[in-house]
Amino acid sequence: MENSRIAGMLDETGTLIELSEDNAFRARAYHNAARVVANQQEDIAQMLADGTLAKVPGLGKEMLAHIAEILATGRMTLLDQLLSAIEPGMIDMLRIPGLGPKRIRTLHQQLGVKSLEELAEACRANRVAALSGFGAKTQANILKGIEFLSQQQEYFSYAPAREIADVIIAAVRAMPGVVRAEVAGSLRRKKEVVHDLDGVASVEREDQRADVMAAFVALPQVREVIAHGDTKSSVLLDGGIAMDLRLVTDDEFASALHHFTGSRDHNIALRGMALEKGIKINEYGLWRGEERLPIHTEADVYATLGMAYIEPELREDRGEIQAALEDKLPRLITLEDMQGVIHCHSTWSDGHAGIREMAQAARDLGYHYLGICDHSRIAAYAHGLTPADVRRQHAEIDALNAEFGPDFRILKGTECDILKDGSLDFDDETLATFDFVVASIHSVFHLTEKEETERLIRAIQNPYTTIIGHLTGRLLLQREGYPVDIPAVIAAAGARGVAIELNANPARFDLDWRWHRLATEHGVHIPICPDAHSPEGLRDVAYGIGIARKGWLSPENVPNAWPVDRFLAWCGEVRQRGLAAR
DNA sequence: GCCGTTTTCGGCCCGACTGTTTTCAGTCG
Repeated sequence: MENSRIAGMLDETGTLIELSEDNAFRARAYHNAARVVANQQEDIAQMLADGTLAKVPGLGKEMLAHIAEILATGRMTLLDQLLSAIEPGMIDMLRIPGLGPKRIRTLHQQLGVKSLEELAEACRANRVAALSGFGAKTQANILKGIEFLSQQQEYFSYAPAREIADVIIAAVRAMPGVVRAEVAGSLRRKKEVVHDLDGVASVEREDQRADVMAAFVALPQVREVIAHGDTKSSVLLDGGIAMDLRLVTDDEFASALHHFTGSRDHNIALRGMALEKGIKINEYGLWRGEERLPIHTEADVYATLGMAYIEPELREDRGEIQAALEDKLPRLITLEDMQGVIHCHSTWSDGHAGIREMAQAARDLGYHYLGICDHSRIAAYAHGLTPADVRRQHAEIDALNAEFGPDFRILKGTECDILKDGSLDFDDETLATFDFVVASIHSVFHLTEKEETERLIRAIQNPYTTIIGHLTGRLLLQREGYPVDIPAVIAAAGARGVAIELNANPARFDLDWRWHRLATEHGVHIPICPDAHSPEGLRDVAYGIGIARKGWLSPENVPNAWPVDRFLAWCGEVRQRGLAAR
């Protein structure tokens, strides 16, 4: 993807500027431009050509020149110059907690250290503590930080992070003097992976803060205390994830929760907008001059600024502020909207439960239909079904449906492999027996982006394809997906009427939420699918809802948020459209 | 480097904590 490549180069330039000079604002301009480019849904080359790029805030004359150069030559002169001037080891040093650009520059200039190894050596030789502005403690912390880096995981997946955070917040809520306590930060915004945990709590009176903070840093899950103050403490928890807790009085709670929920970019944009209205925002409240405006909930924050309430999931500075000002935010989907759970496996292929057990579990969770989608023949590792197996499975489903009665329906689906050439793993005769077909790639990940994209588009053209499964095949924090030109696939899916699933497994969250709005603009529906292999797996839908909300999805965008009759009618329409185009 | 109802200069979100210093710089979120 050209946009993300350009964004990456601008971002790297910003980091190198931090390390090479003292103008933090210039560095920030590059980081900001990188984010702006990454957020563009259209092709940057096209936007540059038709002049729309020049109108995007954050991209000035210099940035446009850099982008034009990258598009023309694939390189960026300024970045190349910086790369040849800066030691790559200095970039590694930025990851050491407590070390920033200024100190890294000092270390490099005064001691000539060029790598983490040389820096550790300098610390052991006591040469760092001798520098002005450094001391024994800083030197020890740098050594500890280097040690920490070798074991520390940079990001954590959403589900386990959520579990730990909920336990800690419940413990804080139970402490004497605490009025309210909530998870904040990227976890509250339902980011697919999180770097650390944030919590905000309130007490009735300021003099209660010290005791609460002392209790927080003494929690049994705390492995190490990094900072300990009355209003802010940072700890490292068992499992290696860091957590910050902010403590305020209860009249400051809503503002603090809003502030520490972020995102940083959302807050900056919101503050800028507020200043135009003569209102100052900080983590303790909203102010008009000396007057403190009454804020009790987060809703009051947005109402005071004259805009619609923005849900935490949307606070990424991706157009939500403008939409809230115009009252054009979508009605975000909730778990309660979900009518059916589709793309589920059974013991017919690689699931751990039979169809009956899966259906009972789905019904117990309040769903009205279950879409069984076992693997197709070529997926031997997963005991893929042959056409003869499919006929027997359908007979079982018919019998179970007779048993379950009219209030719950098991649908006949398949997760059919997309073969290397883009054809599907079942013949048309077999495909025609399913209510709907999820087509997914499970093998041959090494093709070029062009080849994988053509492969997916050919699968989309198959008249029996209803939904494309886990579009990129990525496994978060484990493996990159195969290369795909996502806008091209979205355009093809939109033209054909085929849906692209949001795989709700926390390891996948694929289609990535950053593409949801482009997809819905092309008329592409996005069913939320747990890809469940057991009754417990059905609960992943809740995680998928968080991601879908980040993607601005409403129930109208999500076919399995519709009643079963409408869902099946839609499946039929998708197939008819494909057959008519053949 | 970007931006402009304070418009081509001068600001850019801003407050907490640590460690070093003795009033503050650097880092972080």
